[in-house]
Amino acid sequence: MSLKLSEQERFRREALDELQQLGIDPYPAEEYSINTTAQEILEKYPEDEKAFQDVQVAGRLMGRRIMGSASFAELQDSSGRIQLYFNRDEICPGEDKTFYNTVFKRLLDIGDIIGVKGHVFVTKMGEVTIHVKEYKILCKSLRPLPVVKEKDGKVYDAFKDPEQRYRQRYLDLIVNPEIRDTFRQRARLIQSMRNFLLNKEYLEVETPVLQPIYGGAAARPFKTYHNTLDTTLYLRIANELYLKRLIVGGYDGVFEFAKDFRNEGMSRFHNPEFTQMELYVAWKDYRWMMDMVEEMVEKISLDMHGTTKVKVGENEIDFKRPWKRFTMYGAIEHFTGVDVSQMSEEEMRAAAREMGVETDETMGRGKIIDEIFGEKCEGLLIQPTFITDYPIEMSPLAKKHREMPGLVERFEAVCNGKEICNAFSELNDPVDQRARFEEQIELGRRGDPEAMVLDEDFLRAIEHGMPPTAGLGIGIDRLAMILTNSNSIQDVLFFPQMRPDKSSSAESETSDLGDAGIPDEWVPVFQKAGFTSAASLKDANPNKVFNQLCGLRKKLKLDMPAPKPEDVKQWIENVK
RNA sequence: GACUUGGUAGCUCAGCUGGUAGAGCACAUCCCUUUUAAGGAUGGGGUCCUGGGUUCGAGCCCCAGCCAAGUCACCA
Repeated sequence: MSLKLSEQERFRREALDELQQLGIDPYPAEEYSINTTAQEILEKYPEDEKAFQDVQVAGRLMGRRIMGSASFAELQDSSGRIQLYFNRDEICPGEDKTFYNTVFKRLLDIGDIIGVKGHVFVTKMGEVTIHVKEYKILCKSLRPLPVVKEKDGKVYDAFKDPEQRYRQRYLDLIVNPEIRDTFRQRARLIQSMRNFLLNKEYLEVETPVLQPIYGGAAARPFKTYHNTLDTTLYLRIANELYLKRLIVGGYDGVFEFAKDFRNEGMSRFHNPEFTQMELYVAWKDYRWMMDMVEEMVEKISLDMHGTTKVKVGENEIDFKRPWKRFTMYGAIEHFTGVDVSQMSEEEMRAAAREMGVETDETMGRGKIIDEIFGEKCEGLLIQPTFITDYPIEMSPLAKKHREMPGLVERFEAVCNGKEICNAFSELNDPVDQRARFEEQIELGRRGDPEAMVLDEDFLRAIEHGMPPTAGLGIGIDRLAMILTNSNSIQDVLFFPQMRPDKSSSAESETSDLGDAGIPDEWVPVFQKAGFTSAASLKDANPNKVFNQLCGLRKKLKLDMPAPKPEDVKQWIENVK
């Protein structure tokens, strides 16, 4: 038994041993069939008191109130919590009361998983409760759970430290039921979107995550290596170029829910891996795509909430069509009162300075526009809004605007002050596409780490001809944040990326104490005493160490003979 | 990457001007044979994030580091 265990963990392991000595398997192999859930009982029982007279449910024990021969407990299953009533003489009809007195009262703990059989009734306090006739241990838990209590909506001792919640999401899910709900909603979002797209008969596809050339977005990639091919591969930053190859191949509509990876900063809006749904539809343009996005997101909101109105922080966002539309120039004029559409680069730089937007020499006209928009407009757009017609410099994969030179046919939807999607009329002119890639290469040469790389095979594909196509990328995590009223992307990802936790990995490190001749069973005692390595023992006083070891042996009730003083002296000599 | 705040028992948190490490829940033992966060009594439980420094003495002050959260920068 490891000495690193806390007292409560030791008690639980002792209980586990005792259960086994009583002939009870704490981890039975056979299935435990249930015929209802906590939620179903709580919803339906009051109407139909004759129902639920023979229920079987299973879940985790979340609280107990023991009073002698009768006890109440709380069982939590995937649907919710329900109270259990245990009565000694019903659990143990015969003379032997062990299964109640010892097993239930002493050997079970909060966090254990049990199955119960019985009938439903209402207590005199008015709570729907399962009167337990039989119970079975399905899994003994060896670690204490954070105990969260609640009354009248007020939560006591809430488990809310974000670091622990994210690192040990399972605990978060156990004790904070609303978290389980958030992820159900996220699943509903994805399901709704998928159904919407499948109904339109688009093909759901899968394309490579490992790519020899990364492309389709301006971002820095993760780099990896394939042994057999002896080649560098990148984790995709987007799947755009692959999906367009499929449009070249003749499909009318393809989409993918894609995990993408970007080797960039992290924040409450950015995780290194995130999910994006990309969709490409042949014969369409960006105007058509705007209508489609509105329709789709409105539908998702209705499917999730039954309404187009969603509360997000302080705001109520309404996804009802039609959404507001601004050109990028129009948005800047609307929010700043300055019409920049006809300005030269120099005039625009001056205008930016006047608005308090910082620019530097490397920024071209397009970049300055983007900067002004980002600083002065984006954050103010709370209701879903389309921003259209972007400067060409920022969009090497979008088609030139049909009317306005210098712009491309691109839109983003902004909602709650953040971009949620990005779309364009896809560039299918291979000569123009090659020229745009070459501009990117030039940017790369000048040191832009996010400049795109030229993908010769992609160019070859569109040289064969790609139909006019509208393309869309929509950030699933961002959308999930809005639709679940979550303040951080980490709240809509089960396992957000965290820096590895050093303290936990150090625990399993092996020690070189054994090399000094210290028997295996004493190594952990040395560690407990603060001697984690042979070197740390070098200057120790043998008498003091001996006393420490004996003290720990007594304190921890170790079942092994005390070491002899000369042994301890010898071990320390060995180290020197 | 920068700045701010934080890290103390299984969980939530106190901890004064630097002077023997505290509470509630949880846990154990006993009493009570009883329900609604919490019946009573008693008790056990600590690498005060890590490493240095100042000091007679550091959870507290100083320096360095680790981890997180928030804000900013970059980005979706």
